Amino acid sequence: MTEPRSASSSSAPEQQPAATLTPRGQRTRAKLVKAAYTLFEKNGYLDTNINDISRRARVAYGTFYTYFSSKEEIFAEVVEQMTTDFRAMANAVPSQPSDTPATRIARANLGYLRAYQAHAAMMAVLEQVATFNPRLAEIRRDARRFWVERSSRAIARWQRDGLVRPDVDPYYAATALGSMVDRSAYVWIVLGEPFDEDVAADQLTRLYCGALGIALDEPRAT
Amino acid sequence: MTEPRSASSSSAPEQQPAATLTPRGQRTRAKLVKAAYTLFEKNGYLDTNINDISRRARVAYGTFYTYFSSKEEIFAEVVEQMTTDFRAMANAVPSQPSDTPATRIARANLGYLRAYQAHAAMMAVLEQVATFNPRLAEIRRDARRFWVERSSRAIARWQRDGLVRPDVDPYYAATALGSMVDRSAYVWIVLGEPFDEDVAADQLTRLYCGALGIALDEPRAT
Amino acid sequence: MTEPRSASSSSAPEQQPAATLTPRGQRTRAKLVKAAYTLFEKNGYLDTNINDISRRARVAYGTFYTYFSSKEEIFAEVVEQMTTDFRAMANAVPSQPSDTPATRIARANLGYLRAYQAHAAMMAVLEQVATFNPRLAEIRRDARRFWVERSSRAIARWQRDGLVRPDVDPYYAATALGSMVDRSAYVWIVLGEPFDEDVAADQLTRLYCGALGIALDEPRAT
Amino acid sequence: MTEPRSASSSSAPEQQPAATLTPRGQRTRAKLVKAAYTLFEKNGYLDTNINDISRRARVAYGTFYTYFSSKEEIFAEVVEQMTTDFRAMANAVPSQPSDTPATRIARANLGYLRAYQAHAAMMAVLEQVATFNPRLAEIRRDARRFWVERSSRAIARWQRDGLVRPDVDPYYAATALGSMVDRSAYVWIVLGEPFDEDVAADQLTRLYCGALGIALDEPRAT
DNA sequence: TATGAATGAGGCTTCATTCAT
DNA sequence: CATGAATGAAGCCTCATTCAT
Repeated sequence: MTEPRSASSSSAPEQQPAATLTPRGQRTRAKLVKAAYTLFEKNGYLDTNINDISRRARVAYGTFYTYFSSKEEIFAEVVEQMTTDFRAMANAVPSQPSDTPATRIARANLGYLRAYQAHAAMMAVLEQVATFNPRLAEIRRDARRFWVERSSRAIARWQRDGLVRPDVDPYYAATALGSMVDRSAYVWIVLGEPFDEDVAADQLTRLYCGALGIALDEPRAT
Repeated sequence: MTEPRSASSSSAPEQQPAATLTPRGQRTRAKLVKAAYTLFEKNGYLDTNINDISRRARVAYGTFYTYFSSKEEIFAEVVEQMTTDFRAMANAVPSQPSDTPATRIARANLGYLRAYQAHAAMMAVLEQVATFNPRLAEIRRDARRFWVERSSRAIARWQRDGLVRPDVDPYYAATALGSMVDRSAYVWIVLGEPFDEDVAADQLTRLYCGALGIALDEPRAT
Repeated sequence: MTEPRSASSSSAPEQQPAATLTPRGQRTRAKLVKAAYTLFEKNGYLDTNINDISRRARVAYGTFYTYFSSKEEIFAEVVEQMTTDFRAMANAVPSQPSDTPATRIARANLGYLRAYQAHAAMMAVLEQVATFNPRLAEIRRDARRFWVERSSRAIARWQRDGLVRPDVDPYYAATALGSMVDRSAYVWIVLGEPFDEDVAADQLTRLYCGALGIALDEPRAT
Repeated sequence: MTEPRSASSSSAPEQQPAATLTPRGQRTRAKLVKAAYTLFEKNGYLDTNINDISRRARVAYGTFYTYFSSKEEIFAEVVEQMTTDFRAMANAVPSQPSDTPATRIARANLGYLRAYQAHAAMMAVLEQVATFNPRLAEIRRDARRFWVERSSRAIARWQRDGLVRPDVDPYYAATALGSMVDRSAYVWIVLGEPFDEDVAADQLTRLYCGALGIALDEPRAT
């Protein structure tokens, strides 16, 4: 029976916390996530439907709902994976204590650009979804804050050390420069404006350092 | 996504080009655009439907299609109005030949921020639509290019005049710094991150100038 | 597009108040109501779906939603018609000032039984729906109260006139005797327990009168 | 209505007749029945699903089908328990050979009202289910007949003894008066119309006796 | 026995667009 | 020009029941 949805009680299909799943269940769940990832990347959020996802995962329609209660939910999971991946990739090269700010900035920018290229399709979709889904907008907001706060702290530290000019405010600078790097990546990679990765990374770094009054690294002289 | 039957219908009555309309027709058309503007701002593109628009414009459902062939079309028109408005507002204060680059940049940034605040809701909607509608993505792309090209030319000019350091590339710089300003505005105004307009404009200008190696204006001394 | 249902605004399809409809609209609406009536009677509420209704009315699926916002809504309308009809039929024979209480009771009981027979199928469906739909339960409750209040007033009046024994409480008596008649009708007509209309009406009247201490009419002696 | 694949499946494992079960099996079965009872009471038949039941019984989903072949089946069991309980409670006070009819009727009515109050929720659900499930409608019908036949016999006996007026037909009277008591209880208790148990029982008894022409018991005078 | 994953038919509702007056 | 009725594809989610371990 479909009708009366009034009472409802605790009917939620008990979305499996992924831990209590049998191996078979884990496999199915993973298949769904993978299928969803691919489809979201290819068609975006709106043009991907549960039907597509289950079919690509080769499970029955209803099986989807054994693991996720909605498209939003599986999307959140997919994005979480992507975000984790993204960060790992962006931070792939660890910094040394001896690194100058310019070196760190250069590395961070290049890392961000590369991570963006590897996750471009999904980043575009996240951007899409964030415009009409509050919950998923939060995910993006939190990701943004993560970067802003990190930069903000670094800038403040460098400023105390006299490496950044005193007239910039760390919070505003971190927001603005983070926006610069992030949005440039979007423009180049997602929107497809022409660019060369190395040049772009180099230019971003020059602008970033110039903006903060940070000295560029001497080109490793002869 | 639904909105299916669009792709080139059989016999579109070739919507009125707005010029060949009787005065009465023009009024009706204008009512529709106004209603659409309000609703798109309030509810976004996806949650605004033709029904709402005609109702708010107090015309019959079918009348909508006398003037526009699709939701996309009226949205394009609304965005065009908004864009025109936006530019006028952003460029409200004309520059003097004697203005320094820093003055021009400061004025441009403040103008942009103010225009953004005045058009925040629609900018957010445009951002939303551009993520899934190629045609409307073009509109946004063109708008972006408009600003980038203008900045690009200015930077190149300043660079030739020795006012901008030689190691930045005008195109990359214009893209990146344009992204910085535009995205910061989005983050602060649309996403609602805390900011103060004057501080933000000032900081953006310092970063912008610093990035290009442009000297800030001396605070009008004595 | 289907997705984002968040904002919603005033999207309701503006359920036509039936007055503002064009003749064509009125015809379509009426066809839907008629189809719904037939199907509800035949299959009950749960087993009737919008698809069936539109098909039987020979209109497109979506047309249903031009006139009604849900199955519940059209059911409410159908029930309202039925209720009006039911009352008219039950009260078909008007009472004369000279009628004795027993005459009135007899007439009311017979009227009720006959109306019940004519509307049996729908009464059964209303009974069904009232068990799980609060809004429609209200309709039934109000109908019940209508009868109870009417009887209650009559009993009180007769009691003041010394025609009803003093130890019964009009409200309890009206509720209980109303339940007796209504439920007996249900048992006989809907559940199909064997009965003869005239005998049943006669017996109900004897019990009703006896319960209240009302003298039966003398069989019109020779 | 959904619940489709029911109609005689291919190889039902012929559910355990409850007697041939191991003690462990009996415990599991009992847990399921108890859980089902609670949930049916709280949410009604339609809004209770197998998932809820198994979860509340703390057994696996599939385990449900080890003991019951369908939701209908477990409901039937639950109702049976309820009915047994109901009768026991309604007949709690045994009658003495010396009791007058009025005493018996009064006791029966009070017993019925009390039993109804104790089982109100489930009675309401049974009422619901009986409207769309023929098999469960039978259960209710049988229960009704049980009371009707008993009353019918009593009335006939009293009539033979000259204690009930001759013009009432025992079958019609039993049906009608049974309906009166049963439906009044439903109206007061399930639908929540205002009533006082003692007054209600007293009034029902007066009406019942009056209807049959049975003398009320003298208030135990001096 | 017990478990819990898998199935898939069903039903509701939305809404851009077309069409007859 | 205006009107508003008609269309029907699309998509989401539920849940009783079956099946493989």
